[in-house]
Amino acid sequence: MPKKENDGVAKDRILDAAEELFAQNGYAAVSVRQITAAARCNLAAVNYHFGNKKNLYLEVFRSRLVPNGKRVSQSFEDNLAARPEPALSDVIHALAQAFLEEGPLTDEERERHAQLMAREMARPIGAMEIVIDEVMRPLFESVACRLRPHLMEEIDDESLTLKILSIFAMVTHFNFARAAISRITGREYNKEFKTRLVDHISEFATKGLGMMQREDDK
Amino acid sequence: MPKKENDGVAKDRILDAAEELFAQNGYAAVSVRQITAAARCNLAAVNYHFGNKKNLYLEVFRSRLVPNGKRVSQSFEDNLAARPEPALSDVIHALAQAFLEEGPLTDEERERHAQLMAREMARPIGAMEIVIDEVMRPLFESVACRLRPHLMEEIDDESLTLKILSIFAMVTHFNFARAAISRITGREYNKEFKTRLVDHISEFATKGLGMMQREDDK
DNA sequence: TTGACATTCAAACGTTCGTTTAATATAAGT
DNA sequence: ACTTATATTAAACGAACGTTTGAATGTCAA
Repeated sequence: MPKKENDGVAKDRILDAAEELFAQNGYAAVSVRQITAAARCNLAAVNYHFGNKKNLYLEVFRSRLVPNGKRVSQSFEDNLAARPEPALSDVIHALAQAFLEEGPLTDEERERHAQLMAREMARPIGAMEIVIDEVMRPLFESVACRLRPHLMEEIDDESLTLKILSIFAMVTHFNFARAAISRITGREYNKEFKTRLVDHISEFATKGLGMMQREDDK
Repeated sequence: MPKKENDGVAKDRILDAAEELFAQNGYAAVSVRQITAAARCNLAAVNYHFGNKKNLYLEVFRSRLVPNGKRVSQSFEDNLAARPEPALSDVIHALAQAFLEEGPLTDEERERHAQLMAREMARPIGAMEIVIDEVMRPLFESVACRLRPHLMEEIDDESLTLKILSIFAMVTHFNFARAAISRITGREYNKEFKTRLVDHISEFATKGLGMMQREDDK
C-alpha cells in the first residue's frame, strides 16, 4: 500500500504560497499561476491536490487559520490560567495581547491572518462560517464567562455580546487598518507602537465595560 | 462651442453601476463589461469617459464617496451645533448616529461606502489617501476639538488620536462586519438593531473615554 | 445644410485566466 | 521485473479580461 506520508512537500509549499498571496492581494487578484510559481511547482498541482482554486483557498483557512486561531485562543486561556483571580483589566489585556502583541504567532502570521479575515469579511468566499463556528464563537463563550463575574449581574446575553464585539472591533481594527492608522498617526507599526496600542485598548475597553479598575500587571 | 452639459447621462450611469458593483465585489472581481452592462451602455464607454478601469474606480471615490463623507461630517457638525454645550456623550452619540443610523445618506449608501472603504483598506488601489486627507483627517480634527474640553487637560495628541480611532474602530467595524456580527448575534441589521448598536457604541465609548456621563437626549 | 465635435457602437486586439489532458517520473508492493 | 498508485510535467483548452480601433450616430453653432 502506498504511503501517504511524503505528499506534504509540494502541497504544503502551495498552501504556504497561497496563504501569503491571498492575504496580500485577495482571492480574486491572485492567479493559480502566481501561486504555483511562488511554490515552485507545476501549474496543474493546485487542481491535482486541491481540486480547484476555491477549495485551495478554503483549505488555507481550514489547515492554517483555524488551527492558529485556536492556538491564539489557547494562549489567551493560558495567560489567564497563570493568574488565580484575574481582574477585569487582566482579561482584556490578555485578549489584546494574544491577538496583536505576543502569543504563539509571529507578527507576520498575525498580519496575514488579520488580512485574510478582513478580506473574507469584505468579500465572503465561504470561509467565514468555518472561522466563526470553530474559532470565534468558542472564544466568545470563553471571554463571556471570564467577563461576567466582573459585570453587573443583570446583564443580558446580547449586551454582553455587544461589549465583547466592541473589544474585538478595536483589536481587529488596529490590526488590519494598519496602513490607514499609520497615515493618520504618523507612526510605524513597530514593537513600541504595538505595546502602546495594547495598553490603550486595555484601558479603553476596561473603562468601556463599565468597571474602573487599575491595572496591576508587573 | 459644444456644451459640456448633457454628458452626464451615461457617465453618471457608469458611476452609479461602478459604485455599487465595486462595493459589492471589489475592484478586481468586477469587469468593465459588468459595469457597462449594468449601466446599459457600450463597453468602450468606460475608456472613453474615464480613460481606464482604475481611473473610473478612483473617480467613484472622488465624485461620490468623498463628497458624501463630507456631508456626513457636516451632519455630525450640525447635530452638535443644535446643542449649545454638548456633553461628551452627545459628541459620541452624534458621531455614531451620523455614521450608521441617520444622517444625510440612505442605509444603502452607508453600506456601500463602508464596503468600499473596507475593501480599499484591505487592498489599496490608490483611493485611500484621497479619503483620509479630504475626509478623515478634517473630521478627526473636528472630533478632537469637540472632545478635548471634556477630557483631562494633560492629554497628549497621540493619546487623543488613539481614543478617536477606537471610536471609529467600533463604528466602522459594526458597519462593515455586518455579516459576521449577524451570524454571531443572530440578529438582522434592521432599524431596531442599529439603534441598539448606536446606543451601545455611545455608552461604551463614553465610558471608555474616561468620563462617566449620563445621556440626556430624550 | 454644412462642418465640427461629442458620443455611441460593433468588432477585434493581445493577454491572462482556471481548468483539463495525456504523458512521464517516482517509488513501494508483489 | 512488473504492477499499481501517487506525483509532476508541458501543452493546450475555451472563456473572460482590459483596451483599442474606426466607423456610425447624435447634436448644435454657423
